[in-house]
Amino acid sequence: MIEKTTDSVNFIQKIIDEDNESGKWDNRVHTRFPPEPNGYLHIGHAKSICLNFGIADKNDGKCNLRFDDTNPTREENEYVESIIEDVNWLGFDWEDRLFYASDYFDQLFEFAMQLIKSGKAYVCDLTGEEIRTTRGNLKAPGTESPFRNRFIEENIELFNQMKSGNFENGEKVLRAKIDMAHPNLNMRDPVMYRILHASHHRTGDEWCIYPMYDWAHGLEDSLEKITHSICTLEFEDHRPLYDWYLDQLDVFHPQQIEFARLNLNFTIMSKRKLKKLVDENHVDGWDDPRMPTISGLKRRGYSPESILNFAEDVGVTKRDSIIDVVRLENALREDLNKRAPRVLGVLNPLKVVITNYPENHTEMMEAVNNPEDPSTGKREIPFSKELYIEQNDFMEDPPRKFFRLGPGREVRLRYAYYITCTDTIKNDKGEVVELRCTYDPETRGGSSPDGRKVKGTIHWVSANHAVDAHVRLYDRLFLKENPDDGDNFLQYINPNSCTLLENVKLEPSLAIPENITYQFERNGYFVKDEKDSSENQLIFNRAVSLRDSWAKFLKQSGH
RNA sequence: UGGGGCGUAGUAUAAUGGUAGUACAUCUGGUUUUGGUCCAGACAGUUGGGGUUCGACUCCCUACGCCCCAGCCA
Repeated sequence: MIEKTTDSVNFIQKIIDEDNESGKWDNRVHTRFPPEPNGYLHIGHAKSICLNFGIADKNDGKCNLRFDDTNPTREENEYVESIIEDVNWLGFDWEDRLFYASDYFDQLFEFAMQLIKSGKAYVCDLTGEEIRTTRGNLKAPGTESPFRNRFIEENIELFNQMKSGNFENGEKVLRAKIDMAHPNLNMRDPVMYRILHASHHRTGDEWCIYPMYDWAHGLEDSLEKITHSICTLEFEDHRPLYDWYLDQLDVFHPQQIEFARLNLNFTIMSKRKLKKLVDENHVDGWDDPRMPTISGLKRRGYSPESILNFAEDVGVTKRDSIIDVVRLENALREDLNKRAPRVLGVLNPLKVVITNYPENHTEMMEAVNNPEDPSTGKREIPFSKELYIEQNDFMEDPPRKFFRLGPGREVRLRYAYYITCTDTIKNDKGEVVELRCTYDPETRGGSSPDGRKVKGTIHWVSANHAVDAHVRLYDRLFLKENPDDGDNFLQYINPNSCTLLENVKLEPSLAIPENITYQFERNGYFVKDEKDSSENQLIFNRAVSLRDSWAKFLKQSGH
């Protein structure tokens, strides 16, 4: 048997290894995470954050947090704050390196002047429409702007006037003079600056011209001495332009590397569409627990560790792919299985009266806090004559293989006694609303001296001691595997993506829950909703259910 | 049919010329006071066609498929 230690590294790490070998960057690794503050961060950003900060960590390097705030019409401070909070929550540290593209506006302007002076940029009076039509198309080359050969002095004068606010939005732009017949459309005299009389969340009304992404981004990287500028695949076509700008100015020249963004099935990842869900109230806000946002996952009960593990697990390549959202859920289960305290909670209560148990008597049952981690110790749960069990742990006419409670059947109450169902009480509609059971006093703690076996173990809560709560059961937000494909993603919204249970009974230790995710035994993982819970109303969100092979069996056998 | 990328089990991801491996999913079985966890096993793959080579996922040619690009968005 050969023990394999497959320390396989992704293609970006391979590039870094090669760079370190050749001494390309003097063995320096410096990355950056450059979000635009125009929305909340989602799980796709988490992949990028883990990649950029992770690769810096692994290589003893640094990673900057930089806001790419070059478009005041879309950006807001609320987003800046949420992004800082989310990256922090994930556990990454940019130390004193929090930057903004807007910090560089002066330098960017000077660099542009430099390009103008070397005859590599010009002020163009064409309208947006005209620029589009003269750009040509995928097959045909573009045609040169009539303003392309303005004198340098005139360009300088005009560009200064653009900055001074002498023109209306759209009246003029600054363009790079490259090649209108270039096979790469991005190289056909791209716009560097546009006029935007808009107030910026950081620079206010100081500027009315704003740099375009391609012009700004490489210079931001350059000024920060970034070595590896990691971005997503759609920027591959922009790399020649990224390189062109830096070459013209002869400044520090980072290497742009592109990787495939994260896609999840049954999920949308576009910020624009997520914003639509929020704006049109299809969800409860950016941090709705059904949202794939970092803040939503947090509110749902996800741990940062599980997200980090997930990001590591899915890897980094250049292939477009769609990851099964089940893997995200599994990453959570794996983390929480190790760490979540176990508690008993009944989601859909069915009353049980133990007929041979004394009235007004309570005894404390010892329960293990986490079988995966004995160091977390034990706790005591009150037991008494009247209990609640889960409705679906009882069946009047149980099928084969059902080893829970039924008429005449015996089951074990977790950490308590064996009970046998002796009678059922029904309402007018014939539904079972209460059970009468007997208990075997010899089975305290859950095992019998005579060694007889019971197949089923079910959870319970003492009726008089129970804590009342609401629980929200979440399901996927979209019914379609790829909601993005097709006309309108809104039509694929799952109408049952959130189920509210208003009569949940919890063990007393949950009266004042900690801000952690618990395992409700045999049910799943739940966290208190800090936002919606109030002093007299406790609300828990279900992060994810436990794997349930019984439910799977039922489903496969057609209920 | 311009340019740029990508094709390995169902889904992802390794293997840089030398036994196609891993995870998740699926299916079997075992353990279990959570139908959880854990353990064991099974199923299943190099887009097609040529070529180079003792040997090809890997190199070459060719065909096919998929993704991205015609914002004064990022």
